[in-house]
Amino acid sequence: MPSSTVENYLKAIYLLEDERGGGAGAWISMGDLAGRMRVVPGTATSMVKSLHREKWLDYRPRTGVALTERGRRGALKVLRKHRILEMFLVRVLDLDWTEVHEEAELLEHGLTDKLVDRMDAFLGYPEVDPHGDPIPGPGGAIKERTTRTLDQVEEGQILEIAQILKQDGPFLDFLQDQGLVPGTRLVVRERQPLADVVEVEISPGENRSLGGSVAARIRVKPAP
Amino acid sequence: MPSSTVENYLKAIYLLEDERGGGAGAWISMGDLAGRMRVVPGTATSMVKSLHREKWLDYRPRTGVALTERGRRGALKVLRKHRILEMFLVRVLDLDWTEVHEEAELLEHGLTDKLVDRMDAFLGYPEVDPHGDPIPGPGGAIKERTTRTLDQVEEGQILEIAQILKQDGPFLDFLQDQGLVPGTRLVVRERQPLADVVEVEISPGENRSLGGSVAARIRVKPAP
DNA sequence: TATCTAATTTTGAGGTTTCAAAATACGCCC
DNA sequence: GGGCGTATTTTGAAACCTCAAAATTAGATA
Repeated sequence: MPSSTVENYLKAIYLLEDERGGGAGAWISMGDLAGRMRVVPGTATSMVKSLHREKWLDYRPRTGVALTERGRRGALKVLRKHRILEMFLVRVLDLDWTEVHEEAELLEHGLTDKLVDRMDAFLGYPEVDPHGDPIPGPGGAIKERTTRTLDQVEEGQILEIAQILKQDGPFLDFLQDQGLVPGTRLVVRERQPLADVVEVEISPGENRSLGGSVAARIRVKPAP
Repeated sequence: MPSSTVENYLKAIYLLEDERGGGAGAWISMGDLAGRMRVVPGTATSMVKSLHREKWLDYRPRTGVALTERGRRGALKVLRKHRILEMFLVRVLDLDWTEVHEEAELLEHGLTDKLVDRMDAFLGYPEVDPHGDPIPGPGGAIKERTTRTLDQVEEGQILEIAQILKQDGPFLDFLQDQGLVPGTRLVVRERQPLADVVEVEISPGENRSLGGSVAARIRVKPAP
């Protein structure tokens, strides 16, 4: 049984790999891992060595790490717990979608497999959590993404926000305040690559300007 | 913020004091504490010293420990989380009352105050958990017991099971199997102090014989 | 090629929680 | 009061996770 620290490292590495586009050759650097885990680099190195010993990941000194199949399964198990918890907190206890990430972070390590499965059934087997993140199945199966980030779509199409790729509370509060939440319909009105700005219309006459770094954290799909 | 280990020690000491009748002069011995925490005695001693340093408890070498007011508050906070979780798991996720203790044990340390309060409201502010244990209020207030243990009531009265003073899975399964669960009506038919046996009738003609140690773990109140 | 820089690894250390086993103290019995 | 048995405490060690700071390495620069 991995400790919660181990679970958190696996999760962090999985998500970093995922953000990198997931290609198999994507080694995660110690610096990035340490940054994500909020520890000093030396801590990441020594922790990674121990994770390597237990075969959670491959480790190439001075290059980085990549999860093994075992590590991937471990990460997906935690992610499943995390995302089902988020869904549960929003749907059952009526928490705001902007605040559930932190609560789920605390609870996920104490949740047994049996209990997640119950919650999953109770919720009717949702496919995504309140941020639009896909929920892995009991065996770790996870849906491939078909969405694109808001900085990569052409102008004119009618789109719907599918996923927010960031769990930062204040950032999510800001988005909610701007009316940019999962499910929101929008049209890209103007892209200004040189200014690194995208302008979207969320209702007739209501426009929002977003910088590239923000647009890259919003995934959209064609509106149904 | 106390670690989960600290929380578990506080809880164990509180419950041991409670079982002792709660008199202020009831010092808990290292042996009993170590037994309850399933650690060797030396571990209890060194842990207790550190809890003493942080003012969770009073410690008299070779005598034992007693919670300070601060320690008591800490213990009641955990107990509140534990018992509300149990209630929630039974009522919302339909787990069996005999199996929720272990799950709550794992989840309680990650539950924030905010979330317990939400769950409490969602449940309609229950006074007792599925085992009949009283649920401390947000400020730590806890109802005094008015019930008696089954080995101490006179024959003849119509009673109702109010509380089971043990969280052991197999034991609870046994009780459930015997039809002895919180809420069950019964009448004490015969007490045989010398044989250390109590005989109760749970429905016309349906009797159960219980040894003193088991009867002492079942609290009853007059049936309404 | 020599040097500089930035990232990484190593080293030494500390906090928390645990164990095994040796040392010590307490209360009881004679 | 001396000795005995049991409970408790002490000691030394280990696992896990972390930091600070020094040493090393790879790669870029000159």
